[in-house]
Amino acid sequence: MTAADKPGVYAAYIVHGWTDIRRNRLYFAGRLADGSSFAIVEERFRPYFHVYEKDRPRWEKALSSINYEKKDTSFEDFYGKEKLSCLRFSCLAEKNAAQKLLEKERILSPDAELKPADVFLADRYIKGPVDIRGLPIPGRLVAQVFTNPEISAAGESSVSAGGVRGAQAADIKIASIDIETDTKSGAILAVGIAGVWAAELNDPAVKAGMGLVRVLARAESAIKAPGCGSGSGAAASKAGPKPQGQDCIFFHPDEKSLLTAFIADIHRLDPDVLTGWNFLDFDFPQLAKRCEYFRVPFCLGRSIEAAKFFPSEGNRSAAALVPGRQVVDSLRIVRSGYRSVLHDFTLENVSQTVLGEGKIVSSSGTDKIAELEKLYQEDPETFGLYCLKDAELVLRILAGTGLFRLTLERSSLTGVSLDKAWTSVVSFERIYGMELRRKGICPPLPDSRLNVSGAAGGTVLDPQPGFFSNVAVFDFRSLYPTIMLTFNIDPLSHARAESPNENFLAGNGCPGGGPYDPASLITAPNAAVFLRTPGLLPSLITSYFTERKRALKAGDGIASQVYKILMNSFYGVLGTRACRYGRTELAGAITSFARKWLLLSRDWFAGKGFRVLYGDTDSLFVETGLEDSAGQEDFARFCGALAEETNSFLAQRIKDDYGLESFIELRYEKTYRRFLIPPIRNNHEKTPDAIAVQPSIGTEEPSSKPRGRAKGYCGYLLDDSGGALVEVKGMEAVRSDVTPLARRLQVELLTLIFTSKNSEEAETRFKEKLHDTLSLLHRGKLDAELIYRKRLSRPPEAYTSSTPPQVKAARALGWKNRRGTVEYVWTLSGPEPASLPHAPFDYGHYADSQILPPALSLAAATGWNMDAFIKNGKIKSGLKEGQLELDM
DNA sequence: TAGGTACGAAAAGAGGA
DNA sequence: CCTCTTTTCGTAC
Repeated sequence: MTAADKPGVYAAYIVHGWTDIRRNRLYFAGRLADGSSFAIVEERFRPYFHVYEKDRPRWEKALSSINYEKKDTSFEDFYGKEKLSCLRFSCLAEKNAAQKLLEKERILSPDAELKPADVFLADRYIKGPVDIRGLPIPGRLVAQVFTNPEISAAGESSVSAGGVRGAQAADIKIASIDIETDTKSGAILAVGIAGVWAAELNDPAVKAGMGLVRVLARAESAIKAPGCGSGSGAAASKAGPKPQGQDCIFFHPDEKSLLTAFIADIHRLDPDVLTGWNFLDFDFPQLAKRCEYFRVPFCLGRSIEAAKFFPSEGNRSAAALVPGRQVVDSLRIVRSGYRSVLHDFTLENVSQTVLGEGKIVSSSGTDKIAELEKLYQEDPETFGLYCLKDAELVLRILAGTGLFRLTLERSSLTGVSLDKAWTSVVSFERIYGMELRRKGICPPLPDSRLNVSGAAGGTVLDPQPGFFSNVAVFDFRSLYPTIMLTFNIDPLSHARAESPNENFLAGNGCPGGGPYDPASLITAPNAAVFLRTPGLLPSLITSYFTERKRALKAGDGIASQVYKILMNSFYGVLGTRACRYGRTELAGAITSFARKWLLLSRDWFAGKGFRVLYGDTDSLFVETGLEDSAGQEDFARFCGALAEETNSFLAQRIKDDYGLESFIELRYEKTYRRFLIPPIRNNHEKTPDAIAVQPSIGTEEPSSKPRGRAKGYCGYLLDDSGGALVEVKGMEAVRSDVTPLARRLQVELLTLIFTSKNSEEAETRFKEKLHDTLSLLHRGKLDAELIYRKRLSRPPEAYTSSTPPQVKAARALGWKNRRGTVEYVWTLSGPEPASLPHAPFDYGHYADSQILPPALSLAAATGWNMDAFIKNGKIKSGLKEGQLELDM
């Protein structure tokens, strides 16, 4: 106990808040800046919510049995149309009862559904770090207990220093847990716990500060184990287990004593966060189940209440409630952060990829289970160490990826608990709701989200197929956030512009207090309207840009990342009905503005005589006309100036057309010394939108030219420092569902094209390589590169309208009610699982679908004649074994 | 861990000769 | 056998 037991101001980080309905209290728990854990008991809070004055006769009648007080309120309705009443209740139970009665009578409230603990924090604008003013006394399950202290958001009174607000207020403690079970009986054979302070995670060599493992002794050794007694159950656990060999291993004569000791471990360690790998879908429920079976109270938390498990249901995934702590599944965190990088999220694969180290037992599947069971029988100590190592590995993964700090930062920024920190909708509703509350405005009714669907998205410019040199790439920095900032795109600003009323005209409902002037609305290209008075979202974005700049300056990459990710999620949530602030008009306003400025910039470049080869949403690919003699600096100077000019042009237009200051910024990003856009493969004559808007400026090509492939291109990056210079987007080389052969071949062909001295040399080498590859394929020399990997988005039995190859393979493997990645090969009998004995490879299939199409589309871009590889005008090799007779 | 739309390609399936 | 549409996956932004 390090905190002084005297009244004062304590910096703290709140980890969890919850309610005790029976005793009518709110609890908050977490960690003080000095490292001791704390709990707050709040007995004075009186719950309240708002109802509509127009419904007054109805709610008065419905609540006749409820003890409540109607208070005058300055809170406004979201649309500024309705008058509200605030109902304040004597206790939490009354509030819940009132809420149920209103729901039964279908009487609406904009905020009755908010949790009391959240309302308490939101009223104080608390998102994690706080200052507590009060007198703490020592507690039983936490170091310090405050009763009815004053709580305020940290940094509310002092100037915020930016950066890691949560970690600044207090460090928090993480416990990583891993269990091993007997697959047949479900018995828990071992529990490993590795504990660490979050700040230590920044240390590249995280030492597993606190680590221990409890192992269930086998029947015969339990009798022999010294100090464990020969009896069973209570007697043995009372005698207390003794460590054997390693200090961190404890053997237990029975499962009950193991579980009891585990819970005592958690209380002794007193972590703020419980985590593990696949923790919520395996370890946690399993622990809950076994504790229930042995009637061991599952009290993992900082109160006497038991921890609870909520199994996954429908779309909702499994969740856990441990009073005073957070339960976070590290698998989910890593999956959310590395979805595009990794595909296999087993602990083994992730640790190999991220840390370059594996577990003790390296096999997988049924082999792994057998190996582990053998290990348990033969060498329980090593078995225990294996379990502990898995728990430690999870901590090291969190450290190595920086994802825990990122999660902690995000949680502190949004006020959303760690376990839900990565859900965009919850985060948005929390931060926006808090801003609204601070302005004295209630959120819109949850059903206002109904008509959200299908606003048009980003714009893709007509790609010009071909092979080019010295192509510069320009992109708009944070395009969607800067559009929201420039044009005041904001749910409230939109709602009130859409439905002006007397209140606004009186200057009453207009945030900022300015007079309402209908003539001054901002109208987006999709016809959505917005007030000019600065909205809540733009002001949030402004502060995030500022904080982000500060973080970058301080060299804090993770903090800057948090702001960027959060801002980028805003557009998405405004376009989904899952968010109560979502509106088609809002998402459409953003994308319609984006489209407008992208097209205008394209026209600006065209007007200057530059050919714009391609562009997607926020980027422009421009043929510069510079020679190969131009170096990095030449491009930076030339293109930087072009970007500046474009920005001035756009800013002037925005000023002229809207009377607004532009925050939109085009940047020169990079140059491709060589650049290639392949033609589309199966042209079904579907004209993309952007073509229709093609202006008269610039070179108008006859429409007979083949279309280029959108979202698929490659280039040879201009980079004096060397390195991997071939960049591929969208094409086979970067697709995980083509064969390794196709990926390798395409990269090699591209490298060859980009590095050859001239076109003739490139063409010769290209055709030789292609020919050689086909030859090797048919001679069976490339069999190791012919495995397809494809994910099943549903279990095999759920595919009814068609049976794609990956499903055939999965069925052949006997998959039932199982999703995941299937490996298969294409044989003369069709697709078959790669892991089973299969028919001979169908080389014709691989030539026709994995080698020739990707190669021929490159050749089409360079304009080479590939007739030698084409039969009957089709991409048909027609090559079977012994039929290799290509003339070149 | 209930953010969005746009796009291409392969294979299956449907329909016709 | 062919053409056309639908289903599915993975990707760009």
